[in-house]
Amino acid sequence: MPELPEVETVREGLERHVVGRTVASAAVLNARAVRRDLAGSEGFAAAMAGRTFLRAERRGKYLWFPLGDGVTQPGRVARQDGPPSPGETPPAHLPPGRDSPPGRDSPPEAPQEALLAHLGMSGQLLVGDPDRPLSPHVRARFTFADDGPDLRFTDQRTFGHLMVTQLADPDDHARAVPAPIRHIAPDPLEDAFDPKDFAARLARKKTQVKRALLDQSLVSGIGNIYADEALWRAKLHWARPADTLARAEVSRLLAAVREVLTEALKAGGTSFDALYVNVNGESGYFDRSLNAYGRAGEPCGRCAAPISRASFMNRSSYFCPRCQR
DNA sequence: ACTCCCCCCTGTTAGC
DNA sequence: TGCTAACAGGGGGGAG
Repeated sequence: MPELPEVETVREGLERHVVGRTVASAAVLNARAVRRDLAGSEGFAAAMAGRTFLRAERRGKYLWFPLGDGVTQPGRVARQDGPPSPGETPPAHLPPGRDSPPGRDSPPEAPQEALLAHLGMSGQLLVGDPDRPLSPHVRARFTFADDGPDLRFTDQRTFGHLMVTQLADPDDHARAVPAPIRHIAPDPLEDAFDPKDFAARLARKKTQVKRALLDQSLVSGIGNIYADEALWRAKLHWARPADTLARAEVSRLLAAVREVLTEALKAGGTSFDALYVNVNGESGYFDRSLNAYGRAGEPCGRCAAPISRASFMNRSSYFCPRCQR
């Protein structure tokens, strides 16, 4: 997991607590955390030192942070220190540079490099007092030039990773994404998501509908929990061949996906334990709203039939055997 | 070109 | 009580 709502919760936290700040030093405590960075631990740490986090972006379950060099230029990407003066409207958290300033002659200082992060199954990006004790699962640590809170990449199972990478040149109208994730499709909550394209590609899939939902190159951000929840809402069986779905069923499914992701995001994500937390270490509470996932044997909220659990890709699928034929 | 499966890890829990 | 096996929210890479 963390799936889209949890990752977005983390992104928002980092936008508030890290964007605009300049890294003093980076340390890799476990080389596996940067295994996909060809520069290795030392190269990664060197590439991060002195860089400024310019923005916090996300696609699906991936996060990235375009990097600037050195000290933030005055007037650009101004860090919002201190409380806003009374009566002043706090500036909206629009990513600088996206729709400001208009025109195509914007200064050629568009960031080319970014820190790319994936949380895997158990990754966390935690911001806190730099003097707090170092937990055994901290894989990388960043301190900042302002001596404020530090940033720690914590990951029990080490399926997550960090890397410094180039931002790929955007095609026309596309936004720049890191080169290693060009194969990741837009997620259902971003502007670039095209419902018609999704429907067309889904209809061509020679596989079960749940496998298709989990295919990050078809649609990103959905994992095992929200796939089951969306299928339950859409009253579709997880093993249904994707290419047999009627148009109306595809529409229902997409609407269900969007609903469940949006509602979970509002609740701060799903967590059953301390493994899934926001940047301050707090848990979301969407688990109270789950209708299918993890509820084997409990009554379906619609028809009261007991929820079933089936083995699926070395994991589990939870579904209502009566509502989801 | 597509689909599927294994595997990378550590920790917790269910079952014997 | 203690051991073992199953399972956990993901996805890259290679086999077929």
